[in-house]
Amino acid sequence: MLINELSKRTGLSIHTIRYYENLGMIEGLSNEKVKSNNYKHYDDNVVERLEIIIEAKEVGFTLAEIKKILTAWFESIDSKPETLELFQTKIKEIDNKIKYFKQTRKLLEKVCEKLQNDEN
Amino acid sequence: MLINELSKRTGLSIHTIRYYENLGMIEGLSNEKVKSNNYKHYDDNVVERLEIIIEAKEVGFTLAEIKKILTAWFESIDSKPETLELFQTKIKEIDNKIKYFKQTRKLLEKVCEKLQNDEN
DNA sequence: TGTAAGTATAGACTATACTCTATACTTTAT
DNA sequence: ATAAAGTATAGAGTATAGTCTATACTTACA
Repeated sequence: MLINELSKRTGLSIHTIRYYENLGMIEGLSNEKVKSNNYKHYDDNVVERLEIIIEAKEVGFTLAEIKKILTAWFESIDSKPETLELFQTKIKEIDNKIKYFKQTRKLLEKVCEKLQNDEN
Repeated sequence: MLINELSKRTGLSIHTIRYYENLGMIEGLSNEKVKSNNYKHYDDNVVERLEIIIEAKEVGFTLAEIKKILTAWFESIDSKPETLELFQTKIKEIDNKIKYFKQTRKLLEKVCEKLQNDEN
């Protein structure tokens, strides 16, 4: 698929996709046989990678961190112990964040209750 | 307390605290009786506000959103229905995020397993 | 066949959230 | 009394993550 379809499939703008491609997080390939243009083709793997990017961003990972996740997951080249440690640290961070989330959720609920009482 | 102690109590840099103060998220008061300086004094309420800021930032709220939370919580002036709706939406967002977190946690665990297997 | 839509590349611009620097004044410790 | 440390203010600079614009070329369709 070309970038337009990829954009529609993922919900990301064409600009954002190209931004990620420039960062080396995904890669499209131009058809070697077609010499008249340089249009890049993206396969389902790229869709999968973009979905992981979206999900991991949601959780607060930086693009640099997500790039490492993708490399470890798809390329498996980067099997250095540091990378493993990074991810183990990140898992702990996620557990911590969930705690924060629950605390903040409670705070927000209290705020809502307060607002509703003040209304009356 | 002065800004230095506030910084130590919260772990935030003096610069960051002033940045938040400029945004109107916290407020220090200069002692009216002392005319020789303009040093601002911060009370425990400011510590509490900063702790809420830290917690809410962790959860991905923007400073603009956090400012609204603080206003609703401490000043209760902003009891417009829009604000209530905003927070109710945010609670749903938090629930959604927790789902994402759990998914990403699973992905990371799989990545870690993969890395550990590749090592052998 | 021409014109609208799609694609590629580079670079400028924006928003958010800091972070640092410069300047000037005040307080504290020796 | 003076040097070091603390404080205030304004404004410049940085990092991250886009977002937009300009230019140029290609393709698709009426």
